[in-house]
Amino acid sequence: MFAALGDETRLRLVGRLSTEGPLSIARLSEDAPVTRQAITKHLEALEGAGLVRGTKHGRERIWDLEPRRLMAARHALEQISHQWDAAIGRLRAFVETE
Amino acid sequence: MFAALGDETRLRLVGRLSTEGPLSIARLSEDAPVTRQAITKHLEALEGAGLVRGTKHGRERIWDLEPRRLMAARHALEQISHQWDAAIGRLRAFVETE
DNA sequence: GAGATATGCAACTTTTTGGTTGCGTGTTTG
DNA sequence: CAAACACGCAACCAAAAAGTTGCATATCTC
Repeated sequence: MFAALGDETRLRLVGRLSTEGPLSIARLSEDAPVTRQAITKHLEALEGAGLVRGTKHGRERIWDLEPRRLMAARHALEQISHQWDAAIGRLRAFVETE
Repeated sequence: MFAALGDETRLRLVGRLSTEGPLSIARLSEDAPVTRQAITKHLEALEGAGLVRGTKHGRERIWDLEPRRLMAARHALEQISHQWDAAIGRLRAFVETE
């Protein structure tokens, strides 16, 4: 999942989908600095990570976020946050003893 | 940051540092499937993302998590979670109307 | 039905990335 | 002091990733 979101183009795509809702490839490609094909590939990468889903609708393919996986991802992020909290606590204690 | 954590080796490194505390390159390389040099590169990549910091201590270089950035990262993750929450709400509503 | 749209498929090029190897240097330690 | 240890630097390699181009196909729309 981190790898999927690690590319700036892909992160932007997820961002747009989360704020603007379902969008077609053409729409998502419009103001992108890369080709439509590149966008398609990125969307498929995101789909591979389960973060996004595309459904054919007439002649266009509409992409949207995948709620289930997104929830799971959220959960994972929270877990990591907790793990980090512990580490941050340790670091703070360490700094104070210096 | 996502890119930094997007590599499995790097994610493992962060995981070890968060649970085992400060470690030298040699330690971190011991049970890794790759060379010490590869580990060094990954640590420097993580350092570039600000997630980790290495300080020389005698003949060895000890690496540890960077609390400030880690907090910032936590914050960013929470922001994204919130953004996703809104999207998930929208998606749920959409499903219900079908 | 013809032209415009929206997309898919496939081959190919170019960067980037992850990884290695060889060697040199500063520190410990016996 | 000599050997062992921990590491840095630099060149190099291979595979994966990002991106493009050209063309084909399915759908709309007038």
